[in-house]
Amino acid sequence: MIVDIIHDSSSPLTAEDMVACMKKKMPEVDKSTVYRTLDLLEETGCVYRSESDKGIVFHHADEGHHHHLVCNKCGKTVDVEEDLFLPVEKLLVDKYNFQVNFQHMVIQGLCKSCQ
Amino acid sequence: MIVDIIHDSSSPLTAEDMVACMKKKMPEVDKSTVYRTLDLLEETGCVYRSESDKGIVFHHADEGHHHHLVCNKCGKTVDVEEDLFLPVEKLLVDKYNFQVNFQHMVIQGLCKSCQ
DNA sequence: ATACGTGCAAAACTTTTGCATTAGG
DNA sequence: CCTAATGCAAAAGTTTTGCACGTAT
Repeated sequence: MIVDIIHDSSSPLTAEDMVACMKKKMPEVDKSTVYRTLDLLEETGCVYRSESDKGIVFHHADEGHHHHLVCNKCGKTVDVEEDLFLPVEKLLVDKYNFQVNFQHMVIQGLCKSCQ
Repeated sequence: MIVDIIHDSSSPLTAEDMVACMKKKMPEVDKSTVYRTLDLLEETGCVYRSESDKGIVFHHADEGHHHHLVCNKCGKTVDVEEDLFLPVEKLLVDKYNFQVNFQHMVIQGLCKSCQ
């Protein structure tokens, strides 16, 4: 059900958001269960945790879509191909000898209709 | 003095880190003062707040250095030119009609000697 | 006198943990 | 039975707020 919530949401949700969603759908579910389930889902690779303006947010772990554009106005999200940052990663290695892996980035910005 | 701490630190610090540093240098300073000062410094543009693995961290706002590479092993940081993400920003506009501004990114990775 | 910055304490908010209960194998 | 998941309550950790006091203008 948590996975459903993540899938249904148009934007990445924080743990607190999840708890609130859960309360609506199943009032008897406790927040500790939500937190524990999120940990579990993350361990098993079903969801990803990453940082955004809202704090720590969770995403589904569908194949082939590994970054998320989030519109700061309407909240709409778009999935983006994983290799978006490859050029940047290469530059950082070449110029700074610095090894980076951009994964599941939450990228805040403005979508076409909100600009 | 908070600005000094930020400058002196080899890696971005969380608010709690600051409080701890402060306690060492001036034990009588209260955490609320640290939090309030950080808010103030951010409003006046002296420091920046951004997200990293550690949570919310603060940086100095020197001109010309706008992203930070942080080594996950040794904690060393390197400042990176602001336009690092320009190609990515352009791609996101062209391909997704999505307007993004990467600012003061904290980029986690491994430095040369820790790889 | 007044306005401001501070320390202190308490509150608020988020996340984690311990424990007793329950449901399923 | 026995294991594992749950609800509940309390604890822990982080950040914010109210208030009274002192200092400098």
